[in-house]
Amino acid sequence: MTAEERQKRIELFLQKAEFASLEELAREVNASISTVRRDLTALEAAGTLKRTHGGARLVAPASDEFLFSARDTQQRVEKEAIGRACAALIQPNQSVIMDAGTTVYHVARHIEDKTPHIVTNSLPVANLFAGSHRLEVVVSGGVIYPRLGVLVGPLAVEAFTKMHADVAIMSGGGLDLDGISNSHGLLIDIQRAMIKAAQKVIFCFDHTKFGRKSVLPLCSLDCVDTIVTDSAAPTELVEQLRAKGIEVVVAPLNGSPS
Amino acid sequence: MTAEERQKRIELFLQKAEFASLEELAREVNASISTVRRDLTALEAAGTLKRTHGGARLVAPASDEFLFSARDTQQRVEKEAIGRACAALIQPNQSVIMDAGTTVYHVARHIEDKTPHIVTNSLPVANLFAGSHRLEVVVSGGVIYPRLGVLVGPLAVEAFTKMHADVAIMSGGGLDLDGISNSHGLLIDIQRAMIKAAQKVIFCFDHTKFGRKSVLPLCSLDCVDTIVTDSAAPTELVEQLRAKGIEVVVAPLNGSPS
DNA sequence: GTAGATTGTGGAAGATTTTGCAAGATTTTT
DNA sequence: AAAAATCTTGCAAAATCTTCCACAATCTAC
Repeated sequence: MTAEERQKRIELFLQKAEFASLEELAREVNASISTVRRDLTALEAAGTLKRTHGGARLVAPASDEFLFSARDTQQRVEKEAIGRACAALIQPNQSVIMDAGTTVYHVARHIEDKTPHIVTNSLPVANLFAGSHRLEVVVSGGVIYPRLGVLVGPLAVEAFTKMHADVAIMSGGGLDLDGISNSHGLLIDIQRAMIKAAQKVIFCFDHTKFGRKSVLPLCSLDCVDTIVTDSAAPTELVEQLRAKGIEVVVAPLNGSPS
Repeated sequence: MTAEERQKRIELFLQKAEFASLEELAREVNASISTVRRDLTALEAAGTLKRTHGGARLVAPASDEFLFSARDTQQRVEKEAIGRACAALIQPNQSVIMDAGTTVYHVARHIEDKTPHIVTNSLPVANLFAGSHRLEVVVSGGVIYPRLGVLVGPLAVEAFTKMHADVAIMSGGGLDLDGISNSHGLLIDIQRAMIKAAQKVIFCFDHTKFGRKSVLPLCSLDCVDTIVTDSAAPTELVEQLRAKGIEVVVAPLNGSPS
């Protein structure tokens, strides 16, 4: 085995494992610890990975597995179901605004076949489509809000203010009869601009958001056309929402896994 | 079997295998190790493949700077060195515009310690900083250009037109005495806006870009304040650039890893 | 057709690179 | 602060590369 081949295999292995000890790597590529050590030094100089005491870890995590999306296990099954159900609401060739947030991210994963026009201020969503030729994805400008990967600030607000879309797919921190609320002041301005820019507004909420009030009010229920949630949502509140003329879609949990 | 036929088979075999040892290849084409060695030397000169100790590997598809992949192998060590040297040119608290392109991406990886303000239209660069609390990263808006992860179009141009920054870190497809050229019309508008927006313009070029002309002219050398390259750059051209008053930084290959 | 020149092939000797190991230095843990 | 683990450095063995040479095949000229 050539040195380069070995280093390629180390890279590959690390991409799956995120972190690996010297011993593991040595076993994986069938070479001595010393050789692996040298390979790691070379790869670090090349910038592929970062050495640590006892092993090495990848420097750039696979970009489509963004911070929250990968580690977020909270209600993942539910959010996945919501994602599928919400994506099914989109008509072909509609232009879609996509909010930031984990639930909306799951919608994005199912939407690729449906529509060619997407506008978003979420880096994870943008990354998801970065490799695709089939869609046109517009990213609003803005300042990166750390950890969430959302673009915020005047540039983002302005981008959505000047825009029009058929549908906006949104998420929020809480939902009750008074309306929808969210926790980040920076996000609220942008979300309001999104809602104004879109003809139809769809909100995605997993059942834990029902009956909750987050820090800041975002909008009243009049702004909302459709709400997508999972089957654990309280029926009472669902009925009350329907009585207000809002279409509520309850996603079944047994969709085929992607 | 003729020499040509043999080399064709070596190519074919490598296309399937990615890597191959001398011994494997000798067996595959039914010739001695010596002969395969000679064939590999010839094929390397022709640019088809790259020799390594103990074998050979396929050379990556030609479109180097414009097919973005964080793990690209082309001149990775050189680019990493350039990245370190270029990052060293940034003063604390300067605002920096960062272009798209693999070379600039390597700069980004070393710039974090400087705590500057960063503006970019490159999704990979944005991702790199998305988890960091220490810097403020502004992303220009725009349409995602697939595979590259660059934001292009009027939204991007506009964002940079309205902006000002201390430094712009740029890259391009080719560099000679006539100026700098690049291969993508969509990028050029944005790059020009970047150059206009910045007080100081730094271009990063690995040595393969020297003396080359890409499809479209981007700007003359008057626009450029500093060029950062690796130690394999042709000295003659480097001297000519210096004679024109451009600061040329040659990055040493053995910088201390971060 | 044959002698001589040219090119391609296989192999061997010496130079270079890579590999694996061990001793001493450094870092992390207890 | 001692102990364990890990890292760096230097070195010898192995593998690989380069260079050179002899031989075979092909080509050229007469």
